[in-house]
Amino acid sequence: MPELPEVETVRRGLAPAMIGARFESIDQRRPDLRFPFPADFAARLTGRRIEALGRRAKYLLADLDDGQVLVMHLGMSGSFRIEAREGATLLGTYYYDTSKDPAHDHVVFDLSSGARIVYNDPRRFGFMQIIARAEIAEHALFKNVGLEPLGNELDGEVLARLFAGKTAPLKAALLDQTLVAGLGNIYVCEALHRAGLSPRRAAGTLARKDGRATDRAHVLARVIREVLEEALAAGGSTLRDHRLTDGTLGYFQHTFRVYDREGEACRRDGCGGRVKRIVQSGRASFYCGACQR
DNA sequence: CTTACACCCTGCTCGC
DNA sequence: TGCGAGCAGGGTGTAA
Repeated sequence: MPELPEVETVRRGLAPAMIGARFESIDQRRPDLRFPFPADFAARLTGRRIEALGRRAKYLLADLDDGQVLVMHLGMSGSFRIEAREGATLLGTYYYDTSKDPAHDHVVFDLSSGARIVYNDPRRFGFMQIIARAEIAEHALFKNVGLEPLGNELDGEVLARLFAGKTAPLKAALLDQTLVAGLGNIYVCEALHRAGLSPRRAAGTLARKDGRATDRAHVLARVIREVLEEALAAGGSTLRDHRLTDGTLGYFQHTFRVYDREGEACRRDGCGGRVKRIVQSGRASFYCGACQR
């Protein structure tokens, strides 16, 4: 499910209910998701105050008042919903999504804010860890994570430097979280279409022989930011059962130009091509063979 | 070092 | 209507 815009949307949805609140009780309903929960997971969180809720790549990071960080990843099908605890009143409107199968409610956080935050994940590709703040940067989960595409670092020159010499296709290079972090299958397809670049083009062709960026690299860097920012403004993309924490739906999926549009008309003005679907490193790539080179 | 692929798990859609 | 095949937004480990 969630790529950077969806995870960031979830972060913004959870923040008002979590920041400043304490974990009063945790109901951990299984020993593992993708990985086992840390030992004494519930006990280590109970009583802790959440000081901040951040995001790095596709990870959510809740800073706790004892120097630890609760790290949460949604995998493919993870979602959070917010309910009011019994007898509690929450500011704002919260939504109970009855379409969620409670069999897949794996973790329930009851917070002093009056919020009950429920983690639901049918495929269980998500996971949670607790890591000391001081060890985050060197932790195996984070030490190889690449740059944030919405940060100040990403531009054509940086992209060209990252991709220089690579024979892997652009599609694979952009999905590689150790280079640029947070892109997934949807937004890679969409960014490549906007840039007019084929997902099959070798990543190294975005650098000139002297290592400087080509015009293509500048364009790609610009449209990566553009597509992520537009998706964020739309509350992310809602496919299948993904919802925002308040139960409403993101609507960016209505503006996909190529993703999941095999056989349909290219949406570039005056192009007239059709969207093709190919498989690259086991993942579907959607692109227009006419205007993406 | 690179790139490619299987795999983790459940649910949904499609074709027969 | 039932049933198997294939596919899904992610990431890791292994092999070549």
